[in-house]
Amino acid sequence: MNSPGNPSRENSRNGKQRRRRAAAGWTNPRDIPDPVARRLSLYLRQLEAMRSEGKTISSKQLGDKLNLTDAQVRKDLAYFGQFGNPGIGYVIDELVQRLRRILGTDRVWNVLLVGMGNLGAALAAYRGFEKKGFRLVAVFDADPNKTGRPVTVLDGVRVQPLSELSDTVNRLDVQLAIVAVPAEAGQQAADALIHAGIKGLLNFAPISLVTPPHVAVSSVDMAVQLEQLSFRVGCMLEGGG
Amino acid sequence: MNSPGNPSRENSRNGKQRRRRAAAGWTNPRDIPDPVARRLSLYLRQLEAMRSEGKTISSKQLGDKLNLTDAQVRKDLAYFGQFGNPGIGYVIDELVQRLRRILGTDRVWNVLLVGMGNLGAALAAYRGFEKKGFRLVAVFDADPNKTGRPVTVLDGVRVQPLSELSDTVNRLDVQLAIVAVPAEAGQQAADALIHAGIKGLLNFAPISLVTPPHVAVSSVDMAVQLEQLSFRVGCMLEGGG
DNA sequence: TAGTGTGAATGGATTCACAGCC
DNA sequence: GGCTGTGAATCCATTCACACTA
Repeated sequence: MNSPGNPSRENSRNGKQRRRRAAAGWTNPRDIPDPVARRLSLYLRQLEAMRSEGKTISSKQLGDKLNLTDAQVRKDLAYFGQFGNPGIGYVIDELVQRLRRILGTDRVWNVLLVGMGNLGAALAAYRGFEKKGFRLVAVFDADPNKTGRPVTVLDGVRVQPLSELSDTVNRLDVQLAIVAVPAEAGQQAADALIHAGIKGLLNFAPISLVTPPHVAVSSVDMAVQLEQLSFRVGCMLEGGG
Repeated sequence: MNSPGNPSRENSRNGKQRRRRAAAGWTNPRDIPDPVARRLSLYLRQLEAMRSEGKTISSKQLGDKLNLTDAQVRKDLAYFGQFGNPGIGYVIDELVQRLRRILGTDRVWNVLLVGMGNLGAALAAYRGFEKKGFRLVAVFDADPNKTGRPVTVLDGVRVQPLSELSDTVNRLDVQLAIVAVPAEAGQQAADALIHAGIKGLLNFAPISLVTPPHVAVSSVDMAVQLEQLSFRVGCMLEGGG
């Protein structure tokens, strides 16, 4: 998140109201800082992997696993009210449930995929989404040679042409879309998706999408990720680490 | 970058020295803030896509494309000396060259891949890496059923067993590795890679890797990315945007 | 005029430190 | 003793504003 082309540029000058609302039992997640939201996902992932290892966990234990301070963990969680036990820590199962609720993975999201190339096919076959409550319900491609065929890894799903986008989004109540098309086709695909009513985009095309503020965008550019590595490794080599 | 399990935790109290060194023509990239490094990649990507559109570009023009302020763009670039022209802007070709130099993509990096499942296969077939100077030179998998076979999309590369890791890393001078194995195998794979001398890991396994400080790690968890979307979209729906 | 480079000011995020609780 | 929740303090990143330059 917080890659360019993302919407979180609303100037909310309401920091003061936050605590009051939290005390009332719920906080409007709109004013949760981005870094906090990202860490929530990491907490959840870590906790889910640790469920067998005990019933409770302290902020220190959790933080150590993720290279974060205990204070950071507590502050993050405190955005959503107080549900830790002094002297004991947090009850893992309870915390998992709460985080799911907060992050929205306590419900099922219908997701569609645009672009059935190598990456698209791999993503369609990836089972990791389902565990988190994301159900891939439709697949699209601009290439007429690819449309019509059934998607072998997905029961009852066939590759559709983009002309059927709006219809399908409405019929299946799809909220999220994965964009796995080449750079040149990325913006156009995004425009079509947004026009069809999609509320969130996971973008794998190596471009900065331009989107209206009511659409959430999260971008993954694998070449950029490798580039960041090459930068950091380069540092160490010549900086003489 | 800056996902847990990453090394940038060195407490450098040397902010003062930065400018002096920059004036001398070069800055030790070790003390470049992470957000800056990430944006450098975005600048480069944007500029490469715009080379045809003109000879120079201003910080404002570039910033607008990426939803950043002009001041931000200038500050970021100023970390590496001054190469803009007052009244004119930056010469695109020159800036591209400089950014490549800085990010380390003006040279070729040899990369290996561990895990030849769906995602691994898609990554092996992805041509986007080569353009940036990353050459996939070896592929590994723990499953004996997969080893030995040639990788069809890569000339002269066959899937090797992990026992050959160290040998290959040394022989081919590999610096970076992509980890595309299941969560359970992630840490073990990372350990083996680091032991073999790999300097940077691009991790797709949905876990937080534990790594020594001299190894750079960049993580991509697609389920987490979707989760962030579901969080942001959830906000808008119930926050009544 | 149009733009860079950069100190100073602002705004956010992280960490500290401690009161309060089990 | 161990741990949470949180104001205060610190640290870092971003933006402002302007001297300076082509």
